[in-house]
Amino acid sequence: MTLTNNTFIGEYAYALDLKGRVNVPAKFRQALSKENKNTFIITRGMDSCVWVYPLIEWQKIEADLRNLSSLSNIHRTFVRNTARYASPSTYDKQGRITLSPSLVEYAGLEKDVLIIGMINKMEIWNPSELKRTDNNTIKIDPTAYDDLADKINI
Amino acid sequence: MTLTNNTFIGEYAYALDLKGRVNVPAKFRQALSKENKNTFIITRGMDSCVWVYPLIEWQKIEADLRNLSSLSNIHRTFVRNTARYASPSTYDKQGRITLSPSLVEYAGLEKDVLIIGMINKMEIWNPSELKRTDNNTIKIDPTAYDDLADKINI
DNA sequence: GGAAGTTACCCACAACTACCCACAATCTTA
DNA sequence: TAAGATTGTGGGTAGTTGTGGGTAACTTCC
Repeated sequence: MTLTNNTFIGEYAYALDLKGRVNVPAKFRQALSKENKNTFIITRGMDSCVWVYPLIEWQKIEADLRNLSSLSNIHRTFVRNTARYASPSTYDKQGRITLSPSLVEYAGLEKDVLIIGMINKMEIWNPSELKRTDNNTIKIDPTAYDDLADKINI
Repeated sequence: MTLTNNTFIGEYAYALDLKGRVNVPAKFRQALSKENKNTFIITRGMDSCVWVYPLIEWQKIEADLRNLSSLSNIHRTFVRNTARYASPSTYDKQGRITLSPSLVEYAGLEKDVLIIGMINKMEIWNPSELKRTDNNTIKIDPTAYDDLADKINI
């Protein structure tokens, strides 16, 4: 049973091995193989996690970045900070991607990791880090969800 | 694993040797070889860094410069300063380019350098210089930065 | 024209990465 | 329930990548 086109949902628990490899959920692999040439773009997430984009999704971001002229100081900085932590990767014959030591450190990943579908990308978390982030966010602004209510008809 | 067409992303740490040579990240080399005839245009960056364009990207800039009339003072100055520091270069059999002493001095490069993918070009930095520039820019105008992030929909 | 300095090309080696194989655990199907 | 297929995890190895240094060709300057 494969997923909708390039759409990631669900939660999966895997082990990060000593070489920095993590499994990509089988369901996600199938949704990716054709147009994306088995390629992901791996980068820092905005929380303490790793973001993994399928090539097609990343190319949308890339196209936007291309339109920012380096004559502008703030544009340069933005392009740099977006591009700098990203790197392409394919999964191996067993369906795993390799995370760089610097990404593992950034996200505070240990042996047990959680992969979460985020519709257009997936996230890789240290489970305890996720729990903390989650608690904090909702504590800061308990009514934040309410503002979304008229945008999303759940 | 090769990159998207002529697109540079990621961050790589290398050593500048006594002869002024730096490695070009293997991933960048592959994206370049065909249309670009292994040729780069190396020049001063707008921050304290070195910019390295693949030939194809540089030719786009050249085309734009051709359209700036020399009747305008500011145009003349801009064309002059863009053209004067640029020089072509190829990488050697081991994949390294040689930087001129004047560029090394301009960017304040020492032994450890950081190469950063900037979508249409790459930058060569002294890591401590980069940290300073980065902090300053975001401090100057944090909301402009957020506006960009919002527009690009990362 | 010859010496000194500079540049470009070549070789060598250490470190790392990607690829391959193996096997256990889980799921599917008959 | 048993057999086969798929999925998740570990480790070995060949090939690639990064770095240093040597030598020959080419410039520059007296």
